[in-house]
Amino acid sequence: MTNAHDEIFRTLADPTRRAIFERLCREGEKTVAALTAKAGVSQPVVSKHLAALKRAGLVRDRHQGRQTHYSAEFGALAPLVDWANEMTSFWEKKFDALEDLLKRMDQ
Amino acid sequence: MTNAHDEIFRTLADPTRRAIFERLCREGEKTVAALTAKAGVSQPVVSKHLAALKRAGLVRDRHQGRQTHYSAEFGALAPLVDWANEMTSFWEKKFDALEDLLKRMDQ
DNA sequence: CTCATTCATAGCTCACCAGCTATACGCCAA
DNA sequence: TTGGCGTATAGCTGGTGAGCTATGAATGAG
Repeated sequence: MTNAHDEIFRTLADPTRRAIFERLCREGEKTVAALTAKAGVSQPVVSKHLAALKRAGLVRDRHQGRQTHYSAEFGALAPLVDWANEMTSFWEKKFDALEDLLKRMDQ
Repeated sequence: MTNAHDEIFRTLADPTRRAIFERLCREGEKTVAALTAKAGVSQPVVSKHLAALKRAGLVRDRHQGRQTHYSAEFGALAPLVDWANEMTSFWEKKFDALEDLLKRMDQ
């Protein structure tokens, strides 16, 4: 398999989309109109980005009358953090191995 | 400004490129030829991806004779982790606020 | 019912980029 | 120097996707 992280990375790679996600994280639930007001792009584009974020599991939507409220999905970034920590841990293991080697050379 | 995270996200969004970075993290320093052998794409493509990773500060290169050795750059993922933790912290603050609200309602 | 409002979808265009092949560049060996 | 090897660059092509406008669908107001 290509990693499950694939969709998360690809979804967050677009600046406009990531900015929308950031706003939802910082300011909580927002309607499409509210997001569009400061997104710098047209409403259909915002809707498209929100659909992409939803597909990636990064946001959830709640319908109320004519409006759709979007909010950030808690824990959605966990896989990303886990992956980054895993990558970093490999470096640390290498440094540990180097340390061991140096210790053995000291003896 | 568009965030500094922009280049990191964009660079890691491509599966082939991210796979190359992962290998460098897991297995340490590798030559272009060694990376190409298992990358599933041609050597020029691998070189191009490595150049992109270098531009993003994710890898470093070391020239030795005809070969170029690439390795993952320690700490390169820190901004990404910081960003994710920041986003997550907003959720937690909201939960704290909700807790406070519920406490006040109890009184 | 009729109209306005809010959002989603359709359909298009344009720019970007991942992939390729061909080739240039740099370095070692003979 | 000549040739072969490892890597980088040039130049092209196809596919993907972000943006737009126009329009459809659903709901609330009057």
